[in-house]
Amino acid sequence: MPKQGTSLTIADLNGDAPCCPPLARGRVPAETAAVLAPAFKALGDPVRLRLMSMIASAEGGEACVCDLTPAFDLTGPTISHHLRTLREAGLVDAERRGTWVYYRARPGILRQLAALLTVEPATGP
Amino acid sequence: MPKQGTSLTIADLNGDAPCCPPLARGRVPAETAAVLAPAFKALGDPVRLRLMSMIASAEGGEACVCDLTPAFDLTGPTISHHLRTLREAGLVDAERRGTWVYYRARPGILRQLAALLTVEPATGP
DNA sequence: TCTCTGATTCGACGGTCGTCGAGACAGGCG
DNA sequence: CGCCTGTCTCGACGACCGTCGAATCAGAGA
Repeated sequence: MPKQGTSLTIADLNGDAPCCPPLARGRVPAETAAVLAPAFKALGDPVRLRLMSMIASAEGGEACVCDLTPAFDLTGPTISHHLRTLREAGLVDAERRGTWVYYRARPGILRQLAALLTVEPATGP
Repeated sequence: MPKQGTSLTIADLNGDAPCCPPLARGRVPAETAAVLAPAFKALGDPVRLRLMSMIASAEGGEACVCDLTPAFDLTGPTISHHLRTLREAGLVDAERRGTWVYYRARPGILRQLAALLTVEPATGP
C-alpha cells in the first residue's frame, strides 16, 4: 500500500488508486499538485514528448537508446539527459541488458495524468 | 476548418478533431510535439496546476482573479503572470466584466491532452 | 588483457523561468 | 473630477534548463 502521513512521492502513483479525481472535479490540493506537476513538466519539452511516445509505442513495450538517439539532431549526452529527466519524473523505467539500455513506459502514471485531465464529454444533462 | 500547410498552432486544437492519437499508439510527429509540449509545460508548475484546477472546477465554469489570488502565498503580479502563461498555452480564456477579470477553462484542449496520455486499461488480449 | 562500442556523468555556456516591487491601466463611486 | 480598488505590465534578480564536448563507466569480444 502507499505510505501515509508523510510526504507523498511520485512512486506512490503506480497503481490505479483513486489518488487523482479529475482536475475539473474539485481543487487539486497543494501537496498533490507538488507531486504531479513534475510529471507534466517532464512532458513539457518537445524532445521528451517524442521520446515518451517512441518508448510507449515501441513494439515489445520497450525501446533501446540506440534506436532513440538517431531520431534527433542532438548529441548522445543530451538524449541521455532527457531520458534521465523522464526517469526521475517516474514516467519511464530503464534496464540494462548487456551493452544496451532499454526504456519502458510506466502506464500507471500515464493513466493518473490522463484521469486528472479528463473532462466530461459535454456540459449537457 | 483548421488551417493547413503552414505551421500548426495551439488554437487549432479546440474541437474534438482527431489531431492526437494516444501517445502509446504511435510516434508523435515533431510538429505535433512542438505544439502540444507548451501546454504540458504550462501545467508543469504546482501553482499553475492548482490555478487550472480552481478555474476548471469553479461553479459557473469561471473563477475571478480576486478569488484565485488569496489562495496562494504569492503576490498579485506573480499570480497574474501564471494566469498569462496558462492563457498563452491555450488552456484558459480571460474576460473582463467591470472591475473584475474572470478566467474560464477550455475543455477542448484539456480533452486533447487527456486523449494523448490515454493508455489501454490493460496489456491483455 | 586490451580495445572497441554504447551509454552516462561532469562541467560549462547562454537562455529561460518564477518571483518580487514599483508603476501603469481600467472601472466604479464619492 | 479625484480617489480607490483590482489587475496587469515592466525591470530586475537568482535559480533552473537545454545543449554541448570531454571524460568516465559497463560490457562484449579479440
